Amino acid sequence: MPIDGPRGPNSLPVIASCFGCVSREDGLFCQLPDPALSTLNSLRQTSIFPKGVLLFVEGQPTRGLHIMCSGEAKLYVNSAEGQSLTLRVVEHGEVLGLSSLIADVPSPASAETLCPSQVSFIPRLEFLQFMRSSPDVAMRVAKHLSTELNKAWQQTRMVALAPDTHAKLTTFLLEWAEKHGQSTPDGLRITLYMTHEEIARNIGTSRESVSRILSDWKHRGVIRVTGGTLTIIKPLELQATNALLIPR
Amino acid sequence: MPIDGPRGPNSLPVIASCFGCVSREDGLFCQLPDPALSTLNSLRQTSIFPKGVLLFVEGQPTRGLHIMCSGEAKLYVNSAEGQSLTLRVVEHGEVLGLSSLIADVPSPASAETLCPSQVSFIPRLEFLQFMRSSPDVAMRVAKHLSTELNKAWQQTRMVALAPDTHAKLTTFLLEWAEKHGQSTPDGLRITLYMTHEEIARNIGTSRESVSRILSDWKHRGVIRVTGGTLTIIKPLELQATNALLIPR
DNA sequence: GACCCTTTGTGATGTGCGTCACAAGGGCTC
DNA sequence: GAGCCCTTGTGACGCACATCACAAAGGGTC
Repeated sequence: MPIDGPRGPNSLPVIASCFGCVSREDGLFCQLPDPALSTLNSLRQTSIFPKGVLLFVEGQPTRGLHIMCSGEAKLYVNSAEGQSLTLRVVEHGEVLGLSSLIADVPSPASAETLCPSQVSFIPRLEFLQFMRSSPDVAMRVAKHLSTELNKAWQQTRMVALAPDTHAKLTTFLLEWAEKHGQSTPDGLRITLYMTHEEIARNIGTSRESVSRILSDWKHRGVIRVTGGTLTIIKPLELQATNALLIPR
Repeated sequence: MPIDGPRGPNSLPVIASCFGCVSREDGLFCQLPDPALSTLNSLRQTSIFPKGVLLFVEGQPTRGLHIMCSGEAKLYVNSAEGQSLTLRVVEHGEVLGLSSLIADVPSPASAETLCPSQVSFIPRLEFLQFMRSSPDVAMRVAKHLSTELNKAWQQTRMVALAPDTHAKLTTFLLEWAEKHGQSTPDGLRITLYMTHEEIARNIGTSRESVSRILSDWKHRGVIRVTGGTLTIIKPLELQATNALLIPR
């Protein structure tokens, strides 16, 4: 009973401009005024990468900004012992490397495509100039960085304050459900193209613990797993645990 | 043998403009052009708070921006179980609440003065307007948020990837030394106005573990503690452990 | 269907550290 | 100095979880 499957399409994604995406209101460059948008388009170079490509590596100088036009990538850090922690999954319409570009520091994390992805790149100086040219863009960047910072703190809180692995996994699932889930008569259904291993890396625990907790939940009828779909049959039961962790 | 003492001066700090502080090159508003600086000065209301005052509380709407003119404050989150984690200590010249102000979300954390402090406050809308008025300010804000985000990721990495509490404490001490330490013939001397309890909250562990590890290091001659001063006699020994955690 | 590789399930084991408990050391006020 | 409170030092205990180890189940390819 795998809870995951192949991640997204294995064929290359359709090439499309990613700046027209009004659907993602949190996208950094969505709904920018037209002149700015065309400047942006003239600056970027777009490529298509297969799954598993390293966009940049921890500790290397930041060369520029990456924009995920389609597909997704994970941002992660490694410890010297080979353990790795996924900071976040960056989805289409979002950007990578913004903060280290602006702060002018080496990249604090690595990024790797999780499926075939179309990625635009804008060199550092060009982007800084573009940003300086319009207060609108700068505002937008500031806003984006702010939400990123809030997410980062949320994650720190989650990793550090969770009383145990149960709580971490619960938080993770509910957060994922908030982004990708849909309510059905059976419960909250989410599509989790992720192995237990990957989940474990997201919450800073071991693969075995994730497996054990999930199968425990399955046996207790809290969740059901079919193919790549995980259904939370008793969301309230999970939320009760979670309320302990994140008061809202 | 306490490693802490009263934190800073217990008398109220000297009132001074905190925007002239060229010494803190990372200060958000340092070295702003004069017109912007005077606008800023006209917007802010400055107050003096004793130790232990809550500047704002987790989950509450963000009313505006706080600027630490003097003194310091800690930014922290609580779990429902009463545990708390210090996200960071905000020092004079730095600001509080910037990211939630810009993202327009409730404050993700609480802030509390750690000693008598002079704090300026700028209401939300006024600050946003000020920010929009000058690309220079917006750039500066973006830069500030970027370094904050990098710090947040560093902390997540530290909390999640450290193999054990030893490594966390080591990282904590070395980071602190980088900010506040000075080399002496005896070793790296740092002034730590912090109880073991507070240190524990910074690294997400228990007070007893901090006590145990520190006294172990004392017995092994790695550190020496006198009054509020902690001297790292063998910094290399600690750094060796630390290299495992943060490759640089 | 046979083979292989990846992912999942689960037992056994060891241990780091959180928790409880209490003693001892400052530093404060009166 | 007496009394108090806050902080530190340390022992004992138990448990959650990492680690190791291996079996079972998919899913892919030929």
